[in-house]
Amino acid sequence: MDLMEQRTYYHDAHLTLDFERKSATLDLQPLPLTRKEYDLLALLVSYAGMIIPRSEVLMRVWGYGAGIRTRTLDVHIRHLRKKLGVHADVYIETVFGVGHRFQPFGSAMRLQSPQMERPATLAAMGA
Amino acid sequence: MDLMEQRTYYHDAHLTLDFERKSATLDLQPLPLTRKEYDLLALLVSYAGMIIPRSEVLMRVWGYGAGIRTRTLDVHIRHLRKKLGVHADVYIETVFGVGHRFQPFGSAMRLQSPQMERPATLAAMGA
DNA sequence: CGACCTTTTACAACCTCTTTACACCTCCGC
DNA sequence: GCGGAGGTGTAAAGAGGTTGTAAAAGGTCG
Repeated sequence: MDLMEQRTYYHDAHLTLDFERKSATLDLQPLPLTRKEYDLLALLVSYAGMIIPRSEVLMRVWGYGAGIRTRTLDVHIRHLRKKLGVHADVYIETVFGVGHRFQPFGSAMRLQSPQMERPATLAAMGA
Repeated sequence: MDLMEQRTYYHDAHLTLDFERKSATLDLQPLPLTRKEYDLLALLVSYAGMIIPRSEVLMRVWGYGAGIRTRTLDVHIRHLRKKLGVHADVYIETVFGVGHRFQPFGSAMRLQSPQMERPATLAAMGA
């Protein structure tokens, strides 16, 4: 990802991402992620708290332009959720017809890459 | 993604609308709204205190021109009232044969106005 | 080849929006 | 006041699209 060329990491109550090593830990245990899984999670985390449209993810992780119809994103989301275990529901939220949002667990700390804070409320979704 | 720096809100004793994020909260709790529900509520709120004709709503939320007969507006009003809970009667008023009016709860505060500009005067009632 | 990763496929489940149907209400002329 | 015409409240059903999920197919690399 172009945002994070430097030594930077994401850290919250359960999850840690090391953007330089492209590695992650969950509850202090190494979290084995494949290349695409890491890219996807890193992108979501880099937008933490914000909704990132499906098209944006397809563009930046897969290089797909508009109009491409694929389910591979959903499959990878599924795999990520599986690996995130019990916290999956907190972390990865689906916004129907829009995209996804990574929600930090508790107080998240990010080094480098400013961006926002405030947990946004859902924009267009029903319960 | 369009990253807008300044936010525009509506805020009163119970309800908050974030026009940037297209999200709402009711009594400090996130209020999940579908896209159409949000669009409808946002339009009503942007006319707060004024009666907005049915035809105006159909035009600006659904893109329907005059002469189109549909009940979907009523159904969405119903859904909004349901989600507004006990305050529904205060907030959304029906003016028979004309349209609806959003009535702020207590002292309302608006920072900036939402993207849709409203006319200075009330529109004459539609057909 | 073998193990792993990625993508597609197929179907189920779900969400949102709209229409339909009927009850009730409001207005207006008589 | 009465009664009809049309507007609104409401629940339920239908249509269409989106996402969840497992399994199969295809690809990469030792």
